[in-house]
Amino acid sequence: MAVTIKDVAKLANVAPSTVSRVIANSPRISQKTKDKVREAMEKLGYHPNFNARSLANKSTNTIGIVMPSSANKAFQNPFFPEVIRGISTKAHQEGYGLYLSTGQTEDEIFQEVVHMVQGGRVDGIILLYSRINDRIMPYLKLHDFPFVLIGRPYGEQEQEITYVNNDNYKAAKTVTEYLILLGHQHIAFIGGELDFVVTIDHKRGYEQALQNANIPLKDEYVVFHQELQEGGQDAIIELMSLMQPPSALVVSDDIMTFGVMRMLNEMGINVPDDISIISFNNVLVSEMSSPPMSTVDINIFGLGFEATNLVIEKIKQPELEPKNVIIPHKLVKRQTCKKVVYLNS
Amino acid sequence: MAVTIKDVAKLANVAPSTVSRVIANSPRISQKTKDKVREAMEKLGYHPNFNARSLANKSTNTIGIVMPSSANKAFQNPFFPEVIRGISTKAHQEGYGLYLSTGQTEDEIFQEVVHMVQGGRVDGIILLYSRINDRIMPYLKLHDFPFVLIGRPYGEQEQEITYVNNDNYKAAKTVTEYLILLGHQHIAFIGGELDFVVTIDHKRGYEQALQNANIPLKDEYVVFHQELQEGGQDAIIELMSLMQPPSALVVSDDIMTFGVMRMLNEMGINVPDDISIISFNNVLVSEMSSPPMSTVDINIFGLGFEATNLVIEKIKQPELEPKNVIIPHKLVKRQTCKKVVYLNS
DNA sequence: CTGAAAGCGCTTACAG
DNA sequence: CTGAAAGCGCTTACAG
Repeated sequence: MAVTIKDVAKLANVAPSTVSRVIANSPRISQKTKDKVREAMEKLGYHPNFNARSLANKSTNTIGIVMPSSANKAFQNPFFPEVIRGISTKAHQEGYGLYLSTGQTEDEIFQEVVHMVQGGRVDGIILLYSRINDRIMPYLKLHDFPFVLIGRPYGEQEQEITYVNNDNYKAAKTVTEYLILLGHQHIAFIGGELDFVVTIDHKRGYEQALQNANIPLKDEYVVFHQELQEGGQDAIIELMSLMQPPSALVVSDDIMTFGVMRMLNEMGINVPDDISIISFNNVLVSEMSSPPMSTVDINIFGLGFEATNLVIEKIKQPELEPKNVIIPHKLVKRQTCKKVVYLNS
Repeated sequence: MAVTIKDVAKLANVAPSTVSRVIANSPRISQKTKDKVREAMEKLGYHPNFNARSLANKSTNTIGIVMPSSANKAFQNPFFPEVIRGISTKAHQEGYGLYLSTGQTEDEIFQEVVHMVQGGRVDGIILLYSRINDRIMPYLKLHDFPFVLIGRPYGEQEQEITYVNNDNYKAAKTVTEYLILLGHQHIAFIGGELDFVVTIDHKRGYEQALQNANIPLKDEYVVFHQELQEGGQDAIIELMSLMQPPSALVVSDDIMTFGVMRMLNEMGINVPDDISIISFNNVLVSEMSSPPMSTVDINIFGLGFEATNLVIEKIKQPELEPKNVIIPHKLVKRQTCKKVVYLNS
């Protein structure tokens, strides 16, 4: 029913193999034949069958995107659409299609990855997150399958894996130092889920800055919650209930910060007069908080774009050594940070 | 290199066709043989090749998602991740995969659709938007390809197309009536881009409500901008510059409303004391505006979920008559609407 | 209940 | 520069 290479061949009076070569624009075919074949293709409205090509070629020209759980609330974090926007842009430039994971649980997602890899459904994979004790990365390594991680791999394997990341440690250290320079002594850290590597890196940076400034670390100033508004709300309730509530916050994620600020507002605590906040990601809506939040722009689009660049490279040249790319971040100062004034100073 | 059906057949001492039948769990195969074959599959770590299956089956078990332009700024509207979350959930339940369009321009997207359809890359398509004079829908109809539209088809063809939509006309009418009941006489409408059908429906509902209340329509009270913060900002500047600025706004999209509110804030105009606002969509961050915005919840997740349900139905039973599903909306009252008090009343 | 064979629509050495 | 043939890894009438 659908028109195939054979139909074209018949009409153009050549062999099917010749049509195939014309499609591939082989230099070994004469211009005259090419013209003739192309005309026939045009006339019949021929379009190559993707599955047949993939089967013969053993390649699909598509990239699999693995999300923590697209059906989960976490997908609502604007980080994901933005990183996909970056991936999409580069993929489209290079003629690659995008296949999306849909699993909800860790196990379902793992099974999907197996399907993608062993079923030959995609040529390469981009992992949109990095968590500790993840089964997927070891699996992909074992099968020598081209993949790129967005984030930092956890553990000793760091050099063996191609990844794109920000210097989250340094970013967290810098913003904490910034708060210290503003005079803050009681700085708390609100992290995302603790099994995300980015959370760990933020925490380390935060702690290092305090240590360097000889500010004692306090366990109760370090809390972890889900990267959602609810998480932020829970976190700030916890912190403001302390005997000595913090005067400044480092928050791992902008959406959490929304939750934090909302709750603070309900409590009648003013930002930045009573408490300073600095956050991470600079998602599109960040500047819409009131007051607009200061946050670290991690160039989410760039993370996706560069990751795609790297998988495609890896797909085309599997022997390539692993590469690590660090996307620069920058502090976007808005209106949630203020110099602290101690009344008794 | 990869283990195939033949390897399994050899190990299990059966014919490849038998292995194939075991995979399909055909009732015509004895339990004993099934066990034997499954054991062999297990032992070899067999995994069916997706492309070979698709080629033989002429079906891919994947759904194509067509976005206005994933690489465009518009994708940053939280509507899209949320609708994809709905699609993803249902697709996963039914064992379908997701393939994403990546084109930027209308032309590129059209070409991608042709690839998906003629290349046999997907079994069905979900269109995430409905605009007038769209080439894609006629193309899909022409090829009798299973697809579902999220939104309302424009023009006479309404009955011939399967779609999922809200009653946007009614919703807009209701919220306008609500503002009228609050005493507002100067109500403006900020719509999205005018070639989106939803914009047209909103506008009609808005106008109808005014007419019913004998409030004269004013052209200068109806403006259209892109569904982004910038659009909202431009719109409100336009409206507040009028001789008689509005005392209430109906805004097509929450993200625009963020832009509107931000600009209003800069102008020192208070919401809701000086101006009331009611918006559409209720995306996740909507309640994070200050004050939290009143908006119409259109159940974005449900739109995606139901659309997926319908495409899969259509894929399985192509002869099915077109269906239209209306997802109920509901007004979420928060704090951007207030009864107007005319000083000279 | 199972097997041999043809076919899905391409690609690509191999010959010429 | 072009063709005939085998092959990619499945599925599915057709026989038995």
